[in-house]
Amino acid sequence: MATFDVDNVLQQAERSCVEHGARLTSKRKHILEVLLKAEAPRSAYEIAELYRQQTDENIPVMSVYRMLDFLMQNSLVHKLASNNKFIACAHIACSHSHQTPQFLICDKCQQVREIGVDKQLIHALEESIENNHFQLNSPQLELHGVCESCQKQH
Amino acid sequence: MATFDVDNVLQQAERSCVEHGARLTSKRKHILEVLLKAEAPRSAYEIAELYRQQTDENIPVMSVYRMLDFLMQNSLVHKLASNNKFIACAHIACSHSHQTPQFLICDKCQQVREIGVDKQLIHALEESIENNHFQLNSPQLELHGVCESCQKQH
DNA sequence: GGTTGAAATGATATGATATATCATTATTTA
DNA sequence: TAAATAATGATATATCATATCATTTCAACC
Ligand SMILES: [Zn+2]
Ligand SMILES: [Zn+2]
Ligand SMILES: [Zn+2]
Ligand SMILES: [Zn+2]
Repeated sequence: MATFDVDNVLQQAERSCVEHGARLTSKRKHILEVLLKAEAPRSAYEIAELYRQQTDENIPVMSVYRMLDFLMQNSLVHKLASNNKFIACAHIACSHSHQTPQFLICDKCQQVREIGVDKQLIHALEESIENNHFQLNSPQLELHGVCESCQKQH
Repeated sequence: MATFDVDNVLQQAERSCVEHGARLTSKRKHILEVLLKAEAPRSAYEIAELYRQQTDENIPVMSVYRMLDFLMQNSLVHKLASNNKFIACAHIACSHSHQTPQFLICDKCQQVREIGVDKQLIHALEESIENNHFQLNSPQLELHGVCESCQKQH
């Protein structure tokens, strides 16, 4: 499914955590792995279930939420507000620092594409914000629509 | 609180519904009124409670959800995905047709400003979308930050 | 190596948001 | 008025999220 090497991304995540003095414990890593292997965003409860399936070990949902919080704080996971689901960051293995993310969410197949926000867009956003005397706070854009492959289906 | 005349907006909502052959029943109208009078977005449960207070009449939350659905279909109410709350459209009394909305949400006082998306921004968005072969689906932008008045407070 | 304090995780309860389904009432249409 | 349709009520339950206290793990220190 994934167009990237899960193990490589996990190693990169580990490196990035070490750099920041954050502890990527084995359970947290497994949670991230579940999301990396998932083909679409998952809810905390779905993640708990996938965790059980993939490790034969039970995990309380409460713990999943806490681990997701950790992963989000370290920009390894994002939460999609529009459907209350979580997704692994698509740029863990990229060298550049994490930009403000933009998610293209397919309403047919639920797949999500995370792209960096286009410069022109950032500029337009800032301008629009400025006109309203509003102080922006790390935006995250979620755009719903239909992905390329779903468009092709009849 | 409101910087507009609630009754006038309600009349306009009624006109707009008549035009579209939609039935703005008295209960639906009351729900809209609750939101017009609210100083911030409200959850369906909060709306049910405000409805009770303002009309001395009980209303099942299930009904509130249905009425909110109706109001959203008619662009009289929007749902903010980032906090699962509902807000009256700020442009009910405007003559022009409803644009894709952009919400500036203050994380301090919770007040929301709905503005029409700036043209440059729409253009940048479309471009970004096009580059990704994605077919956009009536977008709605939710931007979090701090409003002007909260910025002034120390 | 044992002690101790902090961080992580588990266990349990509960709150908050949302939907499914069937019954009843109101409104429109013929 | 009768029949069809739309709106609302009632009830149950699913889904998402947080609060709180107990236990375990781990690093730091002596
Ligand atoms: Zn990311
Ligand atoms: Zn798709
Ligand atoms: Zn609006
Ligand atoms: Zn404010």
